[in-house]
Amino acid sequence: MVTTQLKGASADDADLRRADSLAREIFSDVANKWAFLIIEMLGEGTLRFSELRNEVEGISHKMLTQNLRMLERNGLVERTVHPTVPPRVEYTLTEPGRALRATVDGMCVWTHRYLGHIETARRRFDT
Amino acid sequence: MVTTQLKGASADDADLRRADSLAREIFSDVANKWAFLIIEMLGEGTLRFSELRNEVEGISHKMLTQNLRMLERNGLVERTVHPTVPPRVEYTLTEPGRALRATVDGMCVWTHRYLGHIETARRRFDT
DNA sequence: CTGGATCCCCGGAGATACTG
DNA sequence: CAGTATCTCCGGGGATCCAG
Repeated sequence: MVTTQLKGASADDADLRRADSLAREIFSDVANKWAFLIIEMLGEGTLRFSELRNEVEGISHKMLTQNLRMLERNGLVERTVHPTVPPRVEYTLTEPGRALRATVDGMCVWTHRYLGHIETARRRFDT
Repeated sequence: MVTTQLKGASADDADLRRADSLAREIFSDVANKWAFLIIEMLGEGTLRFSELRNEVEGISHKMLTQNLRMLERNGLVERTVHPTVPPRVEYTLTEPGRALRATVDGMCVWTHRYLGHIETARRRFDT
């Protein structure tokens, strides 16, 4: 990632570049509002697709599946299918997912803390 | 925001809904990869437009100005213009901005910590 | 150097319909 | 219910040019 400056040890800096680009890729995937909201909603629990659809305000069917796939692919959520009929699919955060949730929580707290600041900053700016 | 459930005290829940929608709006603005990268690069210091352009790998002229405006509007960065010629414009994080940087940092740490997990998760998924 | 404005195009994202 | 596929459309975002 951006903070990977290790000039001296050029053991194999092709590897470093690879890790860097992978990191940026992950960043692009995950630093997105829907992913954050999904992670936040999942929290410690387990939710079904339709529950997520309801809880994550304003997300479309497509965006939800898309982001869930992405999160699953990156190993942040686990998807368990109950072979019943009608099917029941549940999503849970994995350990990496829960770890990330800590920082997402941080952002939620931050948002609430600075709502006022931001609102006034906006008013000042919009003139 | 999503976590604002205060059922009992309905002093004025129109206000609550307003705060909620504002929070979601802020979330949509800020939870975006470019904003995060800019905040990360600014860190404790001060950077000029062109420096940011170089440091934030792959960002276009347009995206940079756009995000800087957005961050300025929300009061996360301060923009100081030195009336020299050629002009010199510097960007710094405000206090809210620095506060948010903590969580962005958290995400960077997280990324490095789980690079391995994620890489293997991807390989398993892509089959 | 900073940053608006304009043009243009590709792909993100919604709506709909269909399978298991 | 969960998920994929197809079509469509609008706007995000790049490239370029101009101004202060």
